[in-house]
Parts: sequence; C-alpha cells; structure tokens
Amino acid sequence: MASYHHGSLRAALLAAAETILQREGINALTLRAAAREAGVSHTAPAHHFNDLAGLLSALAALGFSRLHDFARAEAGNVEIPDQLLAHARGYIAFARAHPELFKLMFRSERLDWDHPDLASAAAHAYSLLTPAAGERPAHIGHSQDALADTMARWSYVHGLAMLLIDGRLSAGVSMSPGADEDTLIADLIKRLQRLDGRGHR
Amino acid sequence: MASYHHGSLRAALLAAAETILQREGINALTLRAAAREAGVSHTAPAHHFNDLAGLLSALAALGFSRLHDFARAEAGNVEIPDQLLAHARGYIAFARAHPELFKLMFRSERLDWDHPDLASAAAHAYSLLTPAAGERPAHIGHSQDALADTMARWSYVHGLAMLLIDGRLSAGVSMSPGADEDTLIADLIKRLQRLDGRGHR
DNA sequence: TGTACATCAGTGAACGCGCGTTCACTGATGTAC
DNA sequence: TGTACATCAGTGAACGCGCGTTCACTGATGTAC
Repeated sequence: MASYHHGSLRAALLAAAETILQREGINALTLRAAAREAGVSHTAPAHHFNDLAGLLSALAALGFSRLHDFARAEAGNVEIPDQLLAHARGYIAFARAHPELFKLMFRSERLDWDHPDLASAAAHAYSLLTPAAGERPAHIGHSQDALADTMARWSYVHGLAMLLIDGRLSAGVSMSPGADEDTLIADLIKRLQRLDGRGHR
Repeated sequence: MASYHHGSLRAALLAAAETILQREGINALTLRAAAREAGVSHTAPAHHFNDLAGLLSALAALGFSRLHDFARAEAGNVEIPDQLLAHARGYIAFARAHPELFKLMFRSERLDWDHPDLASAAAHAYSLLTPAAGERPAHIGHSQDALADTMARWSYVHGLAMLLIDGRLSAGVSMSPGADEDTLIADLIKRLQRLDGRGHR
C-alpha cells in the first residue's frame, strides 16, 4: 500500500476531484488541485488523464452513469406506465444530491465529447427519457413524434433541475410561507406527463 | 476623442467583454482581456467594475435587459391570450442569438447577485413568464397555483433554451433527415401551454 | 472672469500567485527467453 | 527458476504564462470663492 506505485490512482484522482468540486466549486478544480487532494505529485494526473479536459470529462462520465443509476433505482418497484415519472424523480433527486457534479456535466465548453466513455454514458442516461416502444399506441408512434416527446421531456426535467439547484426558484420567486417545497416539486414533476403527444388532445 | 479621458469607458468595456465572450467563450473573459480589447490599460476596468465578478454581473444584467426586450418585441402585435407563447419564442430566440451571453447569465457562481442592477434586470425579464392577473379565471387564481405555473413555464422554456444552444438536442438525439428544425422547435414551444394549472384537466 | 484646489479617470511598472508543461529521474512491474 | 530488459507509474525541480492587485503617477474635469 505504501509502495511507490499507487495501484488505483485513477479512481483516487476522480474521487479527489469530486471532493474538490463539492467543496470549492468547478473553478477550483485543476489538475494540480486534484493531485494535491489525492496526496500525489502534481504531474501524476497527466499519466491517467491527458489534461484538465480529460479529467473533467471522466468525472462527467461518472456523473452520467450515476444519474442513470438514480433513475433506475427510483423506477425499481414502479409499474410500466409510471416509469417515466419515476425516472424524472430520479433525475431531479440526482441533481439535488450532486449539484456541482450535475452542473459540470453541462459545462459543455470544458468537456471533451469525443471521449467515448462520456458520450456513451450520457446517451445511456438519456435513453431513460425516450418513449418506450410499448408505452403509447402504435399508430401514433411515429419516430418524429417520439423525437419531439423526448425533447419536450428532457427540456422540462432538465430546466427544472437547473433552476432548482441554482436556487433561482426558491430565491427569485418568493416562496409562500406555508408552501411545502417537496410537495411543490412533486406537483411540478407530475406535469411532465402533459407534454407528450403532438396534438392538443 | 483622443483625449486622456475616454468618456464612456464603462460602455466600451462592456461591449469589449461581449465581443470576447462571443469570440473566445467565458473562460477567456478576464479583466485584462476586456481592457486589451477596449484598447486601454489593464488597470482601467477596476475603476468601473471592482473586480471580474463586477464586470460579469454588469454584462449579465445587460443580457437580462436584452432578453426582456426580445420577449417584448415578439409579443408586440399579438393578442393577450397568445402573449405567453410569444414571450417564450422571444426567450428561445434570444438564447439562440446570444448563446454565450445566455450561458453567462446562468453561471451563478461567477455572478454577484447582490448587485441591484443584476437582480432587478433578472426579475424584470422573468416577470414576463408569470401568469397575468386577468389571464385565468379568478377563482382558480390562487397565488400558490400561480407560483407553480411560473416555475413550470420557466423550467420548460429555460431547459429547452439550454439544450438547444448546447447542441445536445440536435447532436445527442439524432435528427430525422427530413425534419425541419424550426418547425420542431415551434411545436415544442406550443406545448408550453399544457403545463398550466394544478389539475389534470 | 480668474484662480486654487479637490476629485475623477486612466497609466505603466512591478509584485506574487497558481497554473500547465517539460525534463531527467527513479522505483516497481511485467515479459521474453 | 533465473536473468535481462522494456515498460509503466510516479517524482521533483524548473520554466514561462496570464492573471489580479498594488502603487505612485499624470492629465482632465468640476467646483468654491
């Protein structure tokens, strides 16, 4: 353990990076800071991640995979028609549990989307929001409609998550004193269902 | 003009900052870079904005005021019941026209929300999304419902804007070859109306 | 109308800081034979 | 089972860079009398 070689420095650096992210925010997250936090020389990270974008991208990939797990966990014991809402609850829960990590995942200018790990982890997480084949009547299941539904769902859930963790909803809009925040959020998530379908029903 | 005093350096620095933002992104926007772009010594900006957060906050305030103008312009000749959709169209149009500025406006960790200009400009812009008093029947116009409606609207429009300018919708979700992007976006904006009201109608 | 003086706006040299990167290195591990 | 050697993982000193900040300054403007 106290040997010259660390053994699992890559994982240790990712954990250190997440610690810094939570404690000091994204601007304090540098290659040198991650090395310091992991107790290792400041040139070591370059052996595992080429540069800062590599480290941030790996951390974001880890975030997307954890987002997926949150959504799946929430949908575990739920019946098929309610899975969409469960996934949305998981999405919001993840954003509130890991706000800095969530924000990093959408700082596109600092991530390298050519990293296959990142791209596939993100696609995997978002596949949970696309309408399942059996979820709606077959005759209106055109791929164009499914695409629009996916975009609408993703926009709503993502926007809600962003504004919640930015404190813009509870700060900018003055909360009524008697309002239960969790109840309000649960109500907002339920509205997600209304976005589906091209027609005005 | 070639005098020692600039005369309108504050405005010139804001314009220079916006140029840098568009050209090189938010990470390149520093006090020194703004001074360079404006052709002025690198200590000059401190006379107008205390520090970088001051400059960024002033620029964000300018962005919120422009966002408000976009939304109002779109709603100019539109009848009352359609004003909400017009405001949403303006919101999306602004985000697409000034993507970097829009992103800066939501980089909360780099802005100073204690600056009164910023807080009021943001509140002014967002007042356009809150349900107007006469917009809905009085007997269901409880303030709690109005708050939830505002949050739902804001979440959806904001999420859509964010994902659009990040290229995540057209990149992550593969666009159908024949799909007209503008038509799709117009359809998505129309769905905003369905979010209103607490009940399931 | 003039004069004195305070204030404002911008300059330019200098500083210390943390950053990423380069470089020659050292110790541990794996592999060919 | 041993030996030689290549490769891998991490070290530590040194570098140049752009940054924000401080400081003494200078030129222009406004104001009191």
